[in-house]
Amino acid sequence: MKRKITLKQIAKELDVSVSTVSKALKDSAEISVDTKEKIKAFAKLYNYKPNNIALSLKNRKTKTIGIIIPEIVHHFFTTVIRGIEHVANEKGYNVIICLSNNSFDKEVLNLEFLANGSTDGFIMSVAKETQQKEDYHHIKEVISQGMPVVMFDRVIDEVICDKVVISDKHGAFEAVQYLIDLQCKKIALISTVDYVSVGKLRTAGYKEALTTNDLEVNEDLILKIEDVDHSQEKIEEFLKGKDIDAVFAVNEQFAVNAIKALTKLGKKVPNDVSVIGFTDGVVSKSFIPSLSTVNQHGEDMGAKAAHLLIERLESETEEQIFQTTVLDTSLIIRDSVKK
Amino acid sequence: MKRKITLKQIAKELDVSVSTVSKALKDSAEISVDTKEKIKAFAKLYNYKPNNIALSLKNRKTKTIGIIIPEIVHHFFTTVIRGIEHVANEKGYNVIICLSNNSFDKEVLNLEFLANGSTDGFIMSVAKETQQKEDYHHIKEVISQGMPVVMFDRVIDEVICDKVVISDKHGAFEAVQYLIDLQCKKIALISTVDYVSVGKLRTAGYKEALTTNDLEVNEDLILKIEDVDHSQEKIEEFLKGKDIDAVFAVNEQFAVNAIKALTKLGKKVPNDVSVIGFTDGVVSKSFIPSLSTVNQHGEDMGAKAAHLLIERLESETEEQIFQTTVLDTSLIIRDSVKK
DNA sequence: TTTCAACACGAAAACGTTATAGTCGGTTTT
DNA sequence: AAAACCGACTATAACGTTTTCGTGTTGAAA
Repeated sequence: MKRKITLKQIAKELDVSVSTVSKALKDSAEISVDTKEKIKAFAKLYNYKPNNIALSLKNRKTKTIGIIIPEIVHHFFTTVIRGIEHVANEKGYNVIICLSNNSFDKEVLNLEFLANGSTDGFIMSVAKETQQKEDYHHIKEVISQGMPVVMFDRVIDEVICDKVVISDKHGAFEAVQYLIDLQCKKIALISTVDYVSVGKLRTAGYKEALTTNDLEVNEDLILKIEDVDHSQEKIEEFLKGKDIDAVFAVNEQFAVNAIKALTKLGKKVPNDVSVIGFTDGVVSKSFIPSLSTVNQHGEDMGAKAAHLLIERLESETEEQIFQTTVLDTSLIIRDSVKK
Repeated sequence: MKRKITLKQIAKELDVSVSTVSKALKDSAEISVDTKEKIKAFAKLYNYKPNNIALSLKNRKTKTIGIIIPEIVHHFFTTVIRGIEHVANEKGYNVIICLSNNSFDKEVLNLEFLANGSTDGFIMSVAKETQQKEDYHHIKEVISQGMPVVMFDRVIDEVICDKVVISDKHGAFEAVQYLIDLQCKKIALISTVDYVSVGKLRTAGYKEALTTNDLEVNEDLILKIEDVDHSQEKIEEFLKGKDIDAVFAVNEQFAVNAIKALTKLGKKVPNDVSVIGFTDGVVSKSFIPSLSTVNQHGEDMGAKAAHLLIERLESETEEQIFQTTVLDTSLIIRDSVKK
């Protein structure tokens, strides 16, 4: 088995110096045409490709960007990855993905790994556990060491870096406003616990929509779910006997579960109760009735994040001004709301 | 902004040599306790962490494994990634993911990138376009250069390496057999075009189940879909007026679309027609009726692939015997088949 | 006093590149 | 014919590590 060939081996084989080979392959004018051709032919024959690691070390840049996300089996995150990947590749960057599995410790490890030379910068959405602990020293640390970081979706205010978020609050507002415009008066909210930043924001949007329309915020109509795995039962229990005409859920799963629970309780969606979810995933389209949702445009988000990061990587100046890009959501109305 | 500190800087600062610093940090017996403590304290203060790139170059191993998949916004692949990631991390490896977007050219680029020093080996599922072209020289090339490769799901017989597949044919067989046991006689198949290896295998399983039970294979009951994006219309058209009592679909999407089409055509699932899909995704569980499927155990698949790869990476001997692991599927019966 | 370990450290090579700065024989310039 | 130049190379340093092989200074044994 032939091992990957190096410049040194080519040089030895052709009895020239390493520098000559390097230059010849870069088509340098310093090398005679004859020699260049000879070297190129030989290199091609042995399928020479420069070693990335060596290049990275030499150039002190890896042309690689890291992604740290809490979970990969998750439609939204994969769309973001796709967006990142797309623009990264376009700009000649590769992508390395690390999963925190929503664990703080793993996030710290990932960060350390990515920051120790493996990448030029990274894009991350913080783990749930991290948001709960409110411990962001690891992120601040790498930033202070000069590693550019872009946060998306679950961002942290106290960490100073570029950020890309959607207008969670406004997206929720619009959804609830839509329900109100349909004459819904008793709108339930199914949200996550407050330390998840996006859950909190969406809850705020819900409340604002109500108060703006002079509707009372009734805490009895608000459910905050901690444990996603048992959401179905929680939601059933919550909806039982509630007199409502609409449900706004902060994610797709909760919305689907709500519809199932409602159906079980003998209520028809959308005739008796309208339902709007958040995040447009695969289920939303397929579900019957198809789900109305607030679309987060994950791919755009990833693309924007990648642009921000690469721009920072390639700008000469050490710009200390950071920006937070807020992307609009859009409301996709399907069959789960009455017309 | 303090840049990442290096051994050299520490050495200079403490007025010792680089070797001393290196040894001290590794707690070498060669260095006096005093010096070691001094150096360690300093290193800790400046949060010294060795540079991965330099280590990779020196050790000629990156402790990184690559993954090349056709698509990331895809439940099955993400479960595989999760499985890979899990065992990789356990064994001290990191994971770098490249997407081919089902494009041959991009797959070639990914392969080149990963093979040029960035990873110690990789795990891949080939792009649709590659299977169509039947051009596998790029994969053979890297293998011949000594890069360990493990293929999963969409594997190529003529490429010699370790492989992990599920028993596609047998999984399909079991599903169809189940339908036959329910007294279904007119079972339609919704598959992909034949060059997609798994589609072909599942089709074979379908046919075998029929013939084993002395049922005739009726090509009129078989639909092969090329363009996934317009599958809904294709399926509707196909099912229109067909006299069938069951549908077996080779993926989740097709199964869901089939149910929708059937409903549209006035047939009840599961009372009039039973439906079984392939691949247990998010939609299967949520859908109403919930979908019976052949579960592919993606996470196990990823875990197995990672084990195979790492084992090869860490074995001294250049074992030339490759293995193909066949994982069992399991049939998950939910509401889309009559009881 | 000489010899020899033991100790504590440093120098240098190596991993694979690229860029800068030589080198050397030959040709042009004046 | 000496000075300058040019073409075609080579040597070397550098990126950040680790590791092997020194090496100079002790203190003790002979």
